[in-house]
Amino acid sequence: MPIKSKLKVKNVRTCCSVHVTLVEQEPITSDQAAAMENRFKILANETRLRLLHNLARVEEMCVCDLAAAVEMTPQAISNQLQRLSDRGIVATRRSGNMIYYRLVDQCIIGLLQKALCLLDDSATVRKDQQ
Amino acid sequence: MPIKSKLKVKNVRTCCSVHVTLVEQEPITSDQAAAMENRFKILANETRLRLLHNLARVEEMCVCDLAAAVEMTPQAISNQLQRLSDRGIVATRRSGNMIYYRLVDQCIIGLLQKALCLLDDSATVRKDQQ
DNA sequence: AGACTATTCCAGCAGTCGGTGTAATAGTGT
DNA sequence: ACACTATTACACCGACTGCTGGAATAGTCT
Repeated sequence: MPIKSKLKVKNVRTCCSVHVTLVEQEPITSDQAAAMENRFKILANETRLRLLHNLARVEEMCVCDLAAAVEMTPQAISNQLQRLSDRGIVATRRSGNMIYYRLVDQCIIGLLQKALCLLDDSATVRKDQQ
Repeated sequence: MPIKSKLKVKNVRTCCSVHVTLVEQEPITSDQAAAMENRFKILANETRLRLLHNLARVEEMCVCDLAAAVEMTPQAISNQLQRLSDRGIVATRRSGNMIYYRLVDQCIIGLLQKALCLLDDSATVRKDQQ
């Protein structure tokens, strides 16, 4: 049985002005938690977030342009892109001796988008609470 | 040509029945990225995810019950709860010599919820792409 | 007060992360 | 072949993470 059916979400107003009510029957399993940890871990890095955000704005970018965009060395960028590639979040295309990266996992962007929204009005939300 | 026209509207396939539309004008700033990193970092841990998920299901739980729920030592759990508390994600209430934790940051749960959904149908989503 | 319980504090430590610098690889152009 | 560019692989290392075990703290009960 898919997880989705176990969950009931009441009142998801928008991404940002959040009033999420979670009604869950069973605690998350250790395996599920580990899978989520991996998902969040890949997003828990400033450099990778900036790379992903850059890639979300255009079709594709080569390593050197990405490196320039975030003002870091190509080695560091390549390293991070490699990890994103390993998890199937980005894909590559070679043209000459440049390698272009593009985003292929839109769900990750969904999470990123959501986090950005939450970031924006986290202050007001926090104020509303209790 | 403004970048905006390149991104247009990317309609991400409904994950968790939430339409995410990404229309961003500028690359994320370093500060924004760092703030998001912090947000994701706190979720990038199996133990914390399980604690949060447990707390999402009930009003409140004491440390020892949480420890029992995830089958770990009270010290380890207390340690993680402390971090969640430091970031205002959970709050405490003392009753006798037990301390009850409760969830106060619903935004975090929104993210958790979304990640759980994505986890569920990540296979199908990946298949659709590209 | 003394024994007991629940929780937290703290030092220690193995494991991981994320960068640097150097070298290797792959492609281009003369 | 040679020089050159873009990217990657690798060793290194400083910082952080997350657990453990022992001790300290705070409350209960007799």
